[in-house]
Amino acid sequence: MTAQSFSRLPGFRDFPPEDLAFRAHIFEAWRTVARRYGFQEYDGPPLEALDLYVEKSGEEIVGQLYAFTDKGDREVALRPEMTPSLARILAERSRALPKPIRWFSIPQLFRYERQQRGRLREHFQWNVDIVGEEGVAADAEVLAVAIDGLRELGLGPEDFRARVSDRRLLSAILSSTGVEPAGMDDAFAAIDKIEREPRERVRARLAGAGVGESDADAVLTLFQDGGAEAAREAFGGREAVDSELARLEEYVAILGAMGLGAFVEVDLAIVRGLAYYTGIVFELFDRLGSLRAICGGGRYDRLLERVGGEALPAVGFGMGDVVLGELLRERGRAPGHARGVDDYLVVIGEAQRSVMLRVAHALRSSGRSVLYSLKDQSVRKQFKAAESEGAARVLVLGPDEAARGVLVARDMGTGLEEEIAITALEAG
RNA sequence: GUGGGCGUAGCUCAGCCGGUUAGAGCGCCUGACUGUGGCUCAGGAGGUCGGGGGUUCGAGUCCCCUCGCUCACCCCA
Repeated sequence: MTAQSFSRLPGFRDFPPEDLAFRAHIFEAWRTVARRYGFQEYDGPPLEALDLYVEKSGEEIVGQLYAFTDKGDREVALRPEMTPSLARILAERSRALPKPIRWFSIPQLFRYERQQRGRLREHFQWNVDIVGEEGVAADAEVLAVAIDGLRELGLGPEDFRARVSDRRLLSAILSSTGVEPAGMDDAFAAIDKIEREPRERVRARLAGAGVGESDADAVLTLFQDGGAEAAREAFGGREAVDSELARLEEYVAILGAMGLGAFVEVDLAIVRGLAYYTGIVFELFDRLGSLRAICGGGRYDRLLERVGGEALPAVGFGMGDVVLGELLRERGRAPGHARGVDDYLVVIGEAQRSVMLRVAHALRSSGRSVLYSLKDQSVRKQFKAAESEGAARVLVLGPDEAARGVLVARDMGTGLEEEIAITALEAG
């Protein structure tokens, strides 16, 4: 049991160099795209007051918090998502910031739940938010960032798609069928389950939420394969529905104008589990549908004021590294781990070591990565080490070379050798 | 939280009906080989067979418990 007690905690990952390189590759794409869209990076503490999440994130998240009481008797939780922290941070300083605020972050998030494919107890999530702009152009901008993040990693419309909807449109449709505001959450929950539960069961749930008998079938059909046109056919002309529909269509049109139309489809069954969403919501899925959602987001116009800040509209998304990593590996988009140094210095005879160290340090000072054997080894051994370290070039310093003030430089790719003056190397 | 499958070397795995000292390939280390890497050859290290208990003359193998991994459910960052 001794050895076991030092193993990794379930649901947590180690990142040996190859895995860290893969993670860094993903982060780099995320940062590149976020900056391309003019977003600034921020971060916050991994531990927050428990209250920040209770009743603001939704039941599911609160039930799976990594929460405990700290030594100062504070109820705290490891952050399960970034948006509440963002809201808290902005509550303190948003008034002084020019709007709209474009911020992004790559926090490590935690949830206490049983792990399975694509779900661990810890993951890194790219969060991108626009705060202070209520227009649909901001919603489109945010989804464009998410799509471009995946494109930057080599994925195209054949690999993934964005399913978009709008809670305001859902509300308009549902209230036109008799659902009262009090029953709206139940109705959303029923629609959220439409792909996973039998039709009759969903129908019963909808009826329980207040959907009138005459509309039940139309609602079910619409949400099972419903796009914008189907919604207009079934519920167009009803007050409020038309204007909500027009906004969603404008949203899709903006993305089309950006050239991203191939990625986007309206799917009214997308609801999102989090309690704070108020408008357009979206999720990104792999085309084969074998993986979980890669990314989810939407508009949350009430959250900032609910944590005591300025009443600012906001829209954003979160994209986790776990499912995305699986998709990239599945599609052969994971880069090979290229290790290697620029130079490996070989000495023939320890008498040459001090000169070699001087050269090595000069090369390192000039920015090159340099390795050499830390102990006396045969030339063969040193070459083998150079090989396994992935050195691009080997510099050989033996008694002959030292006497003449030169080094033999061997290109490890071509095997070609030439002499270089030590003074030339030291000059950089 | 519920149910199924799987745990043998760092990795991938073999191990017959329960039978002597648990194996292979790859990787790692050493040597052949202190003036040149990839190849070859020889040798070596590395295992409480996930852990505990039980049955048995005898358990990697059978039984029970437990831990871990994994898939599905619940749910979904």
